[in-house]
Amino acid sequence: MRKAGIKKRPAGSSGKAAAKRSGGRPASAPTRAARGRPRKMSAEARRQAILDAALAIFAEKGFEAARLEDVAARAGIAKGTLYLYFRDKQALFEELIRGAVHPILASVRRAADMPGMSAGAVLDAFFALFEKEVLGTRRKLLLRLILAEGPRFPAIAEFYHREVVTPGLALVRTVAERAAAQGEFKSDASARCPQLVVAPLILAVIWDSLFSSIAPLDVGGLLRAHRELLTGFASPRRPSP
Amino acid sequence: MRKAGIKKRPAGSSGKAAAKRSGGRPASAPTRAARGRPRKMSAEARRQAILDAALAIFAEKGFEAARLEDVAARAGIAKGTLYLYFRDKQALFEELIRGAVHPILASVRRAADMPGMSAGAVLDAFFALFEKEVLGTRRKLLLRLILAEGPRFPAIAEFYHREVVTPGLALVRTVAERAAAQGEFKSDASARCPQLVVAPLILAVIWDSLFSSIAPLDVGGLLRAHRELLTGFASPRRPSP
Amino acid sequence: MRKAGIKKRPAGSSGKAAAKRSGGRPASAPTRAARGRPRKMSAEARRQAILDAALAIFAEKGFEAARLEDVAARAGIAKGTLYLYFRDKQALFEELIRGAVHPILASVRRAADMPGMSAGAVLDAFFALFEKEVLGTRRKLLLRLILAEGPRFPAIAEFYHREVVTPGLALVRTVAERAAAQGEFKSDASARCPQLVVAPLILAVIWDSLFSSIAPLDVGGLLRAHRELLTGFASPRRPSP
Amino acid sequence: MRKAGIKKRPAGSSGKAAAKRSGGRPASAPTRAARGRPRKMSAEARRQAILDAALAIFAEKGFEAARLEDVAARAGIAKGTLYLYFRDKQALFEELIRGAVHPILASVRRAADMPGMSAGAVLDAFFALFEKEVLGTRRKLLLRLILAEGPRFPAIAEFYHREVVTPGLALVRTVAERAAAQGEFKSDASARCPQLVVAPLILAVIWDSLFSSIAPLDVGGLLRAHRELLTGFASPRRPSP
DNA sequence: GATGAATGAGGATTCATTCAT
DNA sequence: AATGAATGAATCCTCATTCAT
Repeated sequence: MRKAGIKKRPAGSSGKAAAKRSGGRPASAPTRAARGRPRKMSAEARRQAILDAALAIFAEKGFEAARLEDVAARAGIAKGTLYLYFRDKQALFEELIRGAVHPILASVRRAADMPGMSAGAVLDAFFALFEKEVLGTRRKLLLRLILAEGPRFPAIAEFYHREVVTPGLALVRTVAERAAAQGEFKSDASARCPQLVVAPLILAVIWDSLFSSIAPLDVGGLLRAHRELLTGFASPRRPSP
Repeated sequence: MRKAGIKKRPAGSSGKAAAKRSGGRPASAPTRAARGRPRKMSAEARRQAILDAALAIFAEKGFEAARLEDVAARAGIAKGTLYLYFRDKQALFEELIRGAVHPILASVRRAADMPGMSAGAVLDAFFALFEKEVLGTRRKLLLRLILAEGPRFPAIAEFYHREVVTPGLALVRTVAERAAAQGEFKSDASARCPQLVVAPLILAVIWDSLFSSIAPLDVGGLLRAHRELLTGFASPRRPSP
Repeated sequence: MRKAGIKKRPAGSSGKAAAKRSGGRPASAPTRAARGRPRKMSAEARRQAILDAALAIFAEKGFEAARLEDVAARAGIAKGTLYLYFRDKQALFEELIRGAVHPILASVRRAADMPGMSAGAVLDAFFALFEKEVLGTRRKLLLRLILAEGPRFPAIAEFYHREVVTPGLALVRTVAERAAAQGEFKSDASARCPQLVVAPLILAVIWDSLFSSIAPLDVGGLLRAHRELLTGFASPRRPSP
Repeated sequence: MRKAGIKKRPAGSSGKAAAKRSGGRPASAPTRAARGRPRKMSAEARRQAILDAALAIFAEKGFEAARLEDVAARAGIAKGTLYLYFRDKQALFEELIRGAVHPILASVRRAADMPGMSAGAVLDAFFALFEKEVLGTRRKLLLRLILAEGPRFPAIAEFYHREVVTPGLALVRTVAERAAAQGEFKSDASARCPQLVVAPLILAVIWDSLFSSIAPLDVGGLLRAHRELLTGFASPRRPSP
């Protein structure tokens, strides 16, 4: 709406305080994660607080719609302070992604080091890790952010491909090739196309972001069934917890 | 010129007679608007031109960053004309999605009507359709848009779930159940989790949007391998074209 | 509001028809005064229909906020047709005022011709006329429009002053002077300041426009009391009708 | 510059360190905003400067035609700064009215406290106050604004009626009743209709706004004559200054 | 004459970014 | 270092006006 017209206003409003933002404050409200702390905080801790807040806001709104004021409010700092830590909005976004990718990367590398495990055991570990450390945490938001905003951030996409996708798929391929060679996997399909191994994981993240409130996904069932297809055998039922 | 403002008028003026003389304007002011109606085009065609342009712009920029002026320019119309066809940016976006979903839906329904086909043949047809009609066209942009913007458009997500996801998965499940019962599929995993069948398709769309310029995906190989996992048998090699 | 954001929308909306204007249509709805007429209408009648519609819309919204589309809709014609009758918005407004002033002017002149009446009788006639022909009709809207928009239309103000105010006050002064000279009015105050005679009429119009829904004004009582002050005697109670 | 967009960045960047180098920008882009904070001014003073500017612009153009950019320019601030003090155009307008009404209200109340004065003296004081404090200042613009825009701001009209009109008329009535009872006023007309007492004041404001450049009103003479009618006696001539 | 789709200047509002304190 | 008031470019949307039919 442009023309201010003569819109009805709920009630008492205006005044400098009230003028700030009334209907809005969609995400900025002092939901701050950091407060109560008398005031001090190491630069590194503050930087992390900003990144935490940024993840929440960017994930909720997307890059464009995210307001740095909301990020600052959520991080418990002033708007200007953001610029002491990040050059601008884009830098904040990119560092958010880059920084958060390292743990994922570490997981991938860690998985690569499990030597004597059977491929099935690796799959189990991998899926469990993903379920617990990605789907079960805010990291799934990060993944979603990459999927959603990546196309407009070629640098991010390139980085993610190089740092996560390529080594991750290589690792999967190694495991799958060995399993196929040893007959543990009936087919070498997943060795030829390691993307197949992760596709349901991606789907789970997307489903969660789109439909979780409409029809939650049974991730456990999904991954169990997926494992079954990958190996070509029915997977042993896990004892229900 | 919009605002009539309170422009000074030379002198006695107005009245039907006065309305005629249009030479009265100083000829210098860039007052006139609306030059020649451009090329002829039915309202429906124009509407479609707008939707086409909107798909391109929204897909490239995302909802927030898309500028309606760009959409208008790409559609070859003036900014204001957009508003003769769509109430506002959000309506344009939602209709873009809704409208584009119908053909997809029709495809799904058509697939459901193939009666005596084996499950493998249905898979082949389905994958081929997806590869040709989605990945091979701008429709993949649509799908990406839904994945990327859906979380901030609950109505869109709900609509898509109801109109596409639910019936689509039901259809897949029906086929997979029959195939599993008849032994055509070794496992009933895909009957239990029909999402597994489509997960690689989703992945293909995402890969395309993120990494196509870095490392194009061999979609044919992916789907062939996927088919192999789903059935539990190696798929017959298609003669390489 | 600028950013289209992701505002909630009441419900089913969009589509070309719906796109037209939803929340709005404040005054444009086919409330048309003129319709059903098979189609034909003399140019003069059509011109008058436009002026009637314009009065309603301008009075309701003021000059700036009035939309010519609403005027056209109310007059039962197309937007472009307006421009066959009036050069532009301002011309329509000015002619509306000018045209509507003539009847008032005629009333004033007619009043001036009542020769042998006592001043009190002239007052009675004048007030009754004002109550019936101005306050009781849409003409009060016109007067309000002049009061409200006049400052930004010097030509209108000048015209109104010259055509209505000056002769009207001169007439009042003539009557008041005679009445004062003959002792019918105790004071010559109203002869010295004929504005005093009309002030309550103006107030009545303003009160009506501002407070009619909060606290309606007893115009009859007001004018009776006013007459009393002007003459210096209690006015005879009119038999209540 | 607002929209962070997806600007290309030279190369590896971001990080606290990177945030420092501000020379990185091509120096050509007119990117920087916010030059020197202009002259110092307390928030309250600035708020008042905005209100002052708003009064001038709104009074000159009316609500709709007033451009906030003009208000900002006149207040010596940037467009966006307005929104730090007032939620939107309507809020600015309403606060302008509300805020300005308080002094008027105070005047009314002060007048109510003059105890032993004769009604005539109260009238004199009231009229003098009005002439000096309303007609002689920008407050007359305020009053005009209420008269002109009130109909489209029911909340304003209601507020004004409740806060000013009702108590003001009650006060006038009290004085008039006492004066009528004690024979100081010949008639109780003004006690019955206290609006009569203020009608010429309203007229004076309107006359000023419409005709002041054509035919200035002799307000002193008007009020003297008005006083004469109200009391029923000739008022003593003030020594002409 | 009448129409109404199309136009595009105009203005309210937002928010990334700066900088005096 | 931290702050947050101030800035103004950017973009949505409106509507007076035109003109091909």
